[in-house]
Amino acid sequence: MTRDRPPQDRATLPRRPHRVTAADVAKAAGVSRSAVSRAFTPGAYLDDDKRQRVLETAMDLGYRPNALAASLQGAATDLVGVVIGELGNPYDSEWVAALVLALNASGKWPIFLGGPASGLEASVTSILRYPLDALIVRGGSLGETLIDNCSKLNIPVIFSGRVISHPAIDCVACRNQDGMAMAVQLLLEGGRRTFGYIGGPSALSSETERLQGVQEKLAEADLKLAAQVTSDYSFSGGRGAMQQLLAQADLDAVVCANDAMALGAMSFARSDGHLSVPEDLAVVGFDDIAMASWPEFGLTTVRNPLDKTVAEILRLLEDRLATPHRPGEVVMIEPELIKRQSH
Amino acid sequence: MTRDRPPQDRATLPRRPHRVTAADVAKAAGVSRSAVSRAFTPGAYLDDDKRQRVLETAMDLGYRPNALAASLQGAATDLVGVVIGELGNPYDSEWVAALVLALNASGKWPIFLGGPASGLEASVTSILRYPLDALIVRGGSLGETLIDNCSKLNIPVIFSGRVISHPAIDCVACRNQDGMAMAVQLLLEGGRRTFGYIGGPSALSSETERLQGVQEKLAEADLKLAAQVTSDYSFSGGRGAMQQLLAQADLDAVVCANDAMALGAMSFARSDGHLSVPEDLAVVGFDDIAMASWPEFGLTTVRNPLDKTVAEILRLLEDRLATPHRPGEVVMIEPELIKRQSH
DNA sequence: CTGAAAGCGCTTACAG
DNA sequence: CTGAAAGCGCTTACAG
Repeated sequence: MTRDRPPQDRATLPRRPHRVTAADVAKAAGVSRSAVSRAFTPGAYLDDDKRQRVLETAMDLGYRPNALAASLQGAATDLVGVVIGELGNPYDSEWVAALVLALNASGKWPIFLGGPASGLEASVTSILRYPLDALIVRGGSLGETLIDNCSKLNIPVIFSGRVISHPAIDCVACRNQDGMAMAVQLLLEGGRRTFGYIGGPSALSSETERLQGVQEKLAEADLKLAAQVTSDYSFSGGRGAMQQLLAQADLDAVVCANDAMALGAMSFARSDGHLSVPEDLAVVGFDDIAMASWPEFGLTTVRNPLDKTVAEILRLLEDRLATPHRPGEVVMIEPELIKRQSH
Repeated sequence: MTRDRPPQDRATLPRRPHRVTAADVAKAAGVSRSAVSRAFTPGAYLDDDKRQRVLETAMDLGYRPNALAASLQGAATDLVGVVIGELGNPYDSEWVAALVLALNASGKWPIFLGGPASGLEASVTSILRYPLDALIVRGGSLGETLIDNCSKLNIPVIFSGRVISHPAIDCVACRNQDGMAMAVQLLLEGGRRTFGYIGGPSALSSETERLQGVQEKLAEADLKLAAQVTSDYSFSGGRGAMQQLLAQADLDAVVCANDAMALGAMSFARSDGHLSVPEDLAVVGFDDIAMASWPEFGLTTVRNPLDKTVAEILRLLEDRLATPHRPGEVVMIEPELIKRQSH
């Protein structure tokens, strides 16, 4: 058994270096190519001794079946595209970490696409050259075109964080409006009356829903927002937004569309605004990221349950793969009020 | 031009739904398969009108060349495996976000593998069935076996955060020891004399180097660590570690192996330990994550430059792909002392 | 400029 | 149980 083959020294180097092939193993083990293939196919008929021999030779040579060649035969690729946005805030990162783990655990290999919407469009176009088992899309603004392209290629799409009204698309999203209603309710019960709001990019449906949740709950109490600012879901964005808010009105509560901005808002209110939270000002967020529970902040917030979301994404994926033509399913995740010290 | 083909209603459903193929386009456009292929190959000879016609038909049908089939011809797959660890701390997340963007920007598609070392081993085995252009490995404990497997498959490996002494492996890592020396120097200049240390998992080479940097610099001043605790690189781990440290000695400085633990340590020292930072106790970290600069913390730390690291990973990747047989390159990144308020 | 044919690495009926 | 052959979707010499 020769481990080292002579280096390929043709005039033109091959574009990709040679990879050990079933034929190589067959020759080395003195069997047919078919036998090699069967050795790696669990149910296949093959003499036990022969299988052993093939497997050992393969091990020596470092051979493993080329998954891409195999997929040409019709097997699933186990490749799943995952479109994330800019990854600008901690909740995004937590989502990514949880999803990678869950996907890996069920033998799926996620290909990540990130960046601002402009570049994403091009990235998605490129990635669709691969026969993906599915495409998972996180929130964001990618829409119609993507669905259209994927349906032509028979690549199922699963949306997370956004409800799509399409008969054949699966999605999972948080009941944003209910979540915000709970938060505002808590503040009202605490006697707060003058509300400010820090929102995220207004193009996002989650933003629209969260704002609406706030406004409707306030309307029930015959109140409306005393001041309102749009920001970018980041900590520093939250700080800047709070500065603007404080210049506009004398508030006793600020509701933020996510935790990162809420932390920034709280930070600015305390350090630059010389306000104490919650005595002078209540601050609440949305998501329940790890930092919300840090003692420095003790942020009261609305949990956007990550584990449930990821678990549902995986269930939808498996169901979709098992039954490609099933109707699209919409899964709504129930948010949960987390009371800490900031309200 | 017929857009809708009759649904495939065989008794047995195909394992993967049909994907539009070059042959489909050829038939619809009335040209040969070769012509379709050429239409998508930039330099290829093809009548302009014909190319137009093919491209339009392809657009209508939603066709794009199957990248996997193409790769059988020897083209690069543009698929890059990325082995991350547990993604437990913010620096990991920042690294992932930056790498995704950089890779996407240069037309590479990262497949992420995460989780604890045990599961990772199996994941890597699976992912090697794909003809990856390269494998990028973040820190961690995956070692010899991986390098061996990859070299047999001719898949180049690039390590980040760890120096590998192997003639054909590229790696990029921070000068951890120098970084820690700078931090300790600063504390010594500030008059600190009684040092505690909070380390990460001791199996990691970066941990060994950072600890050594601290010890050697202290030795230069005829000092040694008054107390030392090992933790897990997390915020809560840092809190717990600080609790232990305070029980062991009366410190005036705590050096932490990363920022997340430093923030936790600072948090515990202030809230539970009733110490003020930096008056009673100096705290420094390593990495310079986003939260280190938040006003609540103002953490003095050693920047582990992310942009440079990622840029070097990409350069190494491109050089390796262009010159597969070049000798392995080791790139050392210079850390940078970031002075804030905690020292 | 163009089509028919070979071949990439694999799996899977097919015929022993 | 097993090997030779066909075929997955593509690209690229080859021969017009």
